[in-house]
Amino acid sequence: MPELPEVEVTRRGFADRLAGARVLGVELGKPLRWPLGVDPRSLVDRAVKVVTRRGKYLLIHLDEGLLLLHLGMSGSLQFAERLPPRDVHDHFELDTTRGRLRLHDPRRFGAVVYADTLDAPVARKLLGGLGVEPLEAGFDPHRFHAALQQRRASIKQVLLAGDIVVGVGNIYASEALFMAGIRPTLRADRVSRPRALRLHAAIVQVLQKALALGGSTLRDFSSAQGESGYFQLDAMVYGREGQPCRVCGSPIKGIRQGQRSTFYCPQCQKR
DNA sequence: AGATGTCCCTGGAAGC
DNA sequence: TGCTTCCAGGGACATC
Repeated sequence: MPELPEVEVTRRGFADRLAGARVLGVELGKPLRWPLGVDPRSLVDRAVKVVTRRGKYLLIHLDEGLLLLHLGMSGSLQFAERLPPRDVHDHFELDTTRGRLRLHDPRRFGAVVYADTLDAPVARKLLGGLGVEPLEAGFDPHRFHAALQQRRASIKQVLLAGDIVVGVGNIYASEALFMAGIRPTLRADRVSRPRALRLHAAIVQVLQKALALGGSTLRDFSSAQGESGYFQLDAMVYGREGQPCRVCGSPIKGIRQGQRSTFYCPQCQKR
């Protein structure tokens, strides 16, 4: 599934080539998570200025308005001068003077939404509540600790919520907590300062590593048995219930928090 | 207002 | 073998 590092790698893969293009047309497949919010014909002739990222959203800035793209959990983007005919899972296509940008998304958790500006209600709704970018200077360890102090939910769920720091998905949350030696069920406000600083470093490290390896596909673990997605090779705890901890040998535990799977080592993450 | 639960959707795996 | 059921995921939204 596309996590922050994959979204960023995706962005880098087409941003420079798309910038400066002029829209020739828009093609829609089945409905995605939300409607586009504009008559697609009205986008014709607009120019693409730049493609940026905020959390897991890609922002295609036009000379007038912008498109917000989210890949959901099964979405991927292709950009090329020419593409094969659209299949049943290709639900959005932006035809431009520089090539075609196509969203392929079998599960349709993804979205393409138009907003007039970043201040438009729909943009504020989608982006307004997002926390800081973990790989930018604004992710300050002491402010991170202070923010955790305000929350009584479990540290895992607070990370996942994305309103303190974005980009820590279900896999990275378990991995970062393992690296920091923190039990996922611990209340966020009970994470001590030194341990919060360790968690901050772990988040940066796990995301940077994934970004560096981002050319490879991060696969859905349950469908990736036997496949060579890098995370299957590198996961310390995620998806390893019952298997020995790579550090201490204790069996990894699998639990559910807020309808989501969590993995941890009961020995290495005592509290 | 913060925390928790629900739902969206499909394909693959597991269970019968 | 073929059917049904379950599960994965992000995040907006409803509810407590």
